[in-house]
Amino acid sequence: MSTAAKGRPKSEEKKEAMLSAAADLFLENGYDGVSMDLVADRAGVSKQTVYSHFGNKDALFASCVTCKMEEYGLGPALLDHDLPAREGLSRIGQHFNALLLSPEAVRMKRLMCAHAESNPKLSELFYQAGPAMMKEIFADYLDRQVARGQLQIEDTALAARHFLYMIQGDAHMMALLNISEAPSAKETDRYVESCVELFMTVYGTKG
Amino acid sequence: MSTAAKGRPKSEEKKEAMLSAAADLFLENGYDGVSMDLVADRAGVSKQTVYSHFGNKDALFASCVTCKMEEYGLGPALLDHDLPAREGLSRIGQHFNALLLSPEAVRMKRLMCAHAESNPKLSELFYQAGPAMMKEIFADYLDRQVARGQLQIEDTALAARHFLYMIQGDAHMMALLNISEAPSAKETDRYVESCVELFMTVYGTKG
DNA sequence: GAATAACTAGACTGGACAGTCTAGTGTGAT
DNA sequence: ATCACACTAGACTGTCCAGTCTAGTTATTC
Repeated sequence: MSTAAKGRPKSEEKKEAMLSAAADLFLENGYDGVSMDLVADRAGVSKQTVYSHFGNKDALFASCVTCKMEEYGLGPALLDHDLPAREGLSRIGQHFNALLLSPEAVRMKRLMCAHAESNPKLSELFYQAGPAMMKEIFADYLDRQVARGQLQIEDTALAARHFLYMIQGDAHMMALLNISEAPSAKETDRYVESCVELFMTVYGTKG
Repeated sequence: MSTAAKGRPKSEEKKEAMLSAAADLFLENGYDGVSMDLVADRAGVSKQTVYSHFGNKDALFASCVTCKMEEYGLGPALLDHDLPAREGLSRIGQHFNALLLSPEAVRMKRLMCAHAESNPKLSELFYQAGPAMMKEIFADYLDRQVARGQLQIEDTALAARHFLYMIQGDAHMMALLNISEAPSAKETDRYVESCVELFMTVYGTKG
């Protein structure tokens, strides 16, 4: 009872081209700013093919988002658990911040916010693969640091939220809102460091 | 040399009706989800009148945003500077959080994010009247508490960012993304209190 | 009451676009 | 070789909508 498969099979290559083109376009121009003709053109494919693979525009959009979320899922835990807590936190903070400030992440969040009302399933997907995942990974990291005696934390899930949300700060807000005089990388770095210091003051083991 | 004013003057009443209808609609359905006919209908006015007052859709949208921002500007500094810092912070935190979680504020932020790319002037307006204003007001508050000896802070602008961004946390993110199982008011309150406590640990005067 | 300009109702234009249809070509499985 | 289906190119439909136009009405000023 193997899958039937008569006739010419759908081209996986074309599918990827369409997804990639559509994702780029959606991220750049928003859902309403992208026409199916444009997607077809950009992917080097006929419009009919787009419809044959995805059915309609909504489904194409959903596929793009799902696809991007799978991409994100890949590089989670490159954490160095053996560094001293202060340095480990600093690295995680800088890395996390850079991730959040990348043009693609910013555009994705804008897109998800814009359609959260009409398409809560997609924004939930985003939340789970993004913020929620990060929170979980980071809370695990804190657990280990507590076990190693580097930190002293009662509720690591809570502390994770303190750290991760504090760290976003102005830079994230301004990127999201496309404010022209965004803080420089140096300023953002300094801000992150100040958060790490604050965190260590509260949760660091004494001595 | 008084202003000329021949013929029938434009009705301020109608203008307000249009602005109010349009703002509601934009906040509910987004820019692309609102037609000029709908605005005219909802405001009980003919389409031509909308065009005569605002010129085009973009300008109407801009007027709505500007108008809302002026509304926001009104209730800034209802701060009680005389409470003990811990309690003052707690009140501000709760108040600030409630403001951010109100459906209107959430929708406004979604709208501003969605159009930050195409309309950075509006998102900047929003940033200045919203987050930047709050930051300023709160930093002033901290200055006073420092002067009163209630807190010990070197850089109050920095501490303000620590506090205000940390406090937003999950609740804000989830509201923005329209996540179904948002934390309850009680949980959010508790989170805010945990932030206050953390803040006091770092910045409170000893004894 | 005459001049002036705001306002109404609705028709209209032009363009964009989701989605369908057609007619023909390419391509892989059997 | 032939069946079945993917794919192409482009025409086509129906809808929506920003913005304009028209013709008539209403309010305000002088």
